[in-house]
Amino acid sequence: MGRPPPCSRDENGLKKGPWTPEEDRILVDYIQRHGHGSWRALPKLAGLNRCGKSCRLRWTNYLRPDIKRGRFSEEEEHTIINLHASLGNKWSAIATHLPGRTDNEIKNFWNTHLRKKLFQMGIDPVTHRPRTDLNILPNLPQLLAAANFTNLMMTNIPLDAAHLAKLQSLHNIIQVLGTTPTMEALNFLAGPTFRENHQFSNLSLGFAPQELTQLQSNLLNLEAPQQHQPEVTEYHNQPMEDSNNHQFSSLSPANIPPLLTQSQLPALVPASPERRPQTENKNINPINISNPSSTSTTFEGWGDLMDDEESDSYWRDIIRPGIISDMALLLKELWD
DNA sequence: AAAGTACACAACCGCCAGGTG
DNA sequence: ACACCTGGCGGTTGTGTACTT
Repeated sequence: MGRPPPCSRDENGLKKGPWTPEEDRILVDYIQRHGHGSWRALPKLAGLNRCGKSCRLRWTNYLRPDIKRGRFSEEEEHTIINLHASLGNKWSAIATHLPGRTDNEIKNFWNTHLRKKLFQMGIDPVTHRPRTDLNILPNLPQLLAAANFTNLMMTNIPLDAAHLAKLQSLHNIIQVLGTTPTMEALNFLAGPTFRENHQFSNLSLGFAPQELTQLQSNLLNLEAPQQHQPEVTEYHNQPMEDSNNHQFSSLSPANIPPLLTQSQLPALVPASPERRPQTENKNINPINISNPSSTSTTFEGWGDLMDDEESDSYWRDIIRPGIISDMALLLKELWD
């Protein structure tokens, strides 16, 4: 039997919950005069009806004089994202790079802001790589309609980084379809079995035949070798919260940021000396696109996944617009 | 104006590693 | 070798506030 944790060991009236200004004053007074010494002994010596652990947390996370309060700056934000990419949830390690910020504060900021932000940008907040999962699919019709590849390639449409990340994710999916014997997969996805099993509606993506032709040629252009293959961080490290702050104000074919192939995808965050090794690139793509025989398994797997998912409604929400089937139909036409 | 909901953040919990007797 | 203490860490919960219906 393990020993009960210090704070619950003696429940004889020790106060929990929010600290009062008076308690704060007592704690700060005591530590300024005597130092904290043994945290366990401190509350009794200082005259606080708290456990030592509670006092330590209050001091380190809130009362310490060197704590910087207020909003995180853009620079701090980028630092956290970069460090998280290399260190993971090592909040205390991350905090050492941000003077005046506590691990708790950084952790909260990550959980409430940054994780959500990355997610919405089509970046997996755990792996820091473009999401190739299906969660981006609900936005694809809008994305396709709004971006309308034809226009995207032929005109100057300002795109922000979030759109670019989504486009890259879409491109990743397209590539999975395009680099394998696609017809089997597409037939499966577009076929009546898949549709009926998942109650898909027919939803036109609204491409005219000539647009499809143009789209096909534009997609093929995307496959062409790029002169410049920047680190993806060149986009992600830019300020993103301001949708008017377009990183690529003029997207001519010459300056369209390259959409990387699955096998070429670099780490989202450039490797610093202490960062994760290149070998982790094997994790980039959960789908083994180098193995043609994996195709049908992959797409049948999607169906399985949807059936197996704990939250049925979760997948239904994602699939409701019939996006996969419509994408498959679209891509069938493109690759026919 | 009241009720419900979402969000941000402070605080707590449980576990672990290192130190000590 | 063992039991215990202590501080630290990451995950989770609770609470206050802002916003929406």
